[in-house]
Amino acid sequence: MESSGILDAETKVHETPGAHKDELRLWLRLLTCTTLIEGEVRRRLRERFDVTLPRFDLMAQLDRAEEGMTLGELSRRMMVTNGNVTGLAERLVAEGLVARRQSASDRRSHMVRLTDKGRRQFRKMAEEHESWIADLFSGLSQKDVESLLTLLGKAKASTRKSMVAAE
Amino acid sequence: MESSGILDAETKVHETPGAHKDELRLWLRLLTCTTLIEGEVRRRLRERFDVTLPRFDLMAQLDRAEEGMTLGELSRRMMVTNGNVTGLAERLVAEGLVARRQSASDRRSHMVRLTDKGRRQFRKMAEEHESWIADLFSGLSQKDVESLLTLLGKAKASTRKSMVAAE
DNA sequence: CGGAGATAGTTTAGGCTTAAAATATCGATC
DNA sequence: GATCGATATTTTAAGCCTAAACTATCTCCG
Repeated sequence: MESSGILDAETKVHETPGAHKDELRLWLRLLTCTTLIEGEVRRRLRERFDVTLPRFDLMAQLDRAEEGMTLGELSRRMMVTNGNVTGLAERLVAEGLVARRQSASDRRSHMVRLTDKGRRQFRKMAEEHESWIADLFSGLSQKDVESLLTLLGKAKASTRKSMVAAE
Repeated sequence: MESSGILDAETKVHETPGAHKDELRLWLRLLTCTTLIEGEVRRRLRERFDVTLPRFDLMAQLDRAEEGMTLGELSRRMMVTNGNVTGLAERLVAEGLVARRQSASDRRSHMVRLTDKGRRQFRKMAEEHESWIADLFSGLSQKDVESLLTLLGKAKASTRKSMVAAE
């Protein structure tokens, strides 16, 4: 069954007239890598901890902020919409992993932070998570990793610049 | 970290926590890049063509296959579940962009392919799409693009290997 | 033939995600 | 102090996505 090789999104990029075929291939490859890893992480989080990736991500943001942060800041950091964070936070509060309180100074604003239970649970998950990622990248040399960090940093800057310019 | 003692398979897997920060940073940066680009592409597809990214992706797969392909092959290539493709294809058929017919030789199997309208529409979108991607990566040199293609290819292989090994 | 297991696709239940509209509050200005 | 635009969050409607259970069909092998 496996004789025909692996199929994925970037199989057979169409031969298009134009000078930008490599950029398109790069985008597809980037997407493939991310999708592969994300799927694997999602699967392991569910199996090992019965938690979803978005919930893990939200907790990861809060773990870095002792005092917690507002829902708006959370949504900016997670790069998702406000409405999305509203729902996610709601479920995590219901599970007792996140606490929420209205800001005293600005009654529109709501702070969320990890509960003790949430922090304990997150730390445990984060430790394994880190080793999964290391494992998934274990075929790369330290130099590869550093090069990728640099180049992706450049790609990120390029993307942001192009997005602002198109505004 | 790089001790002078003997390292075996166990040692490598169970290195001290915190030894893999670069890999973790790499994963987060990869995710950020993808999320940024994906969001931008999604936004432009909606604005310019009133189409969603998943529908565009499905049509992109079909555009490469003159004869169409089965729903199963589509789901493997798109790296999404079967059920997902069922729904997506359903909506595209309803829009008249995709045609679907039962395979003669295997009655479980269903082929989908682009209609003429679907192909025309996709080609128009794909042309602009390619220029968006080129634009988003315009801050990278040709050499950067090639390096990224190589390194991400390596990352992809590493990930797949690690995923199979953990099976 | 006839069953056992594999394969193709659908359905279901639940969660994630977005864009856009709505609500509430703030801060500044008149 | 009333009003107006900005900000923080929620709500809504629609679509995306997954895992798991299910149906239908195929293939193999006795």
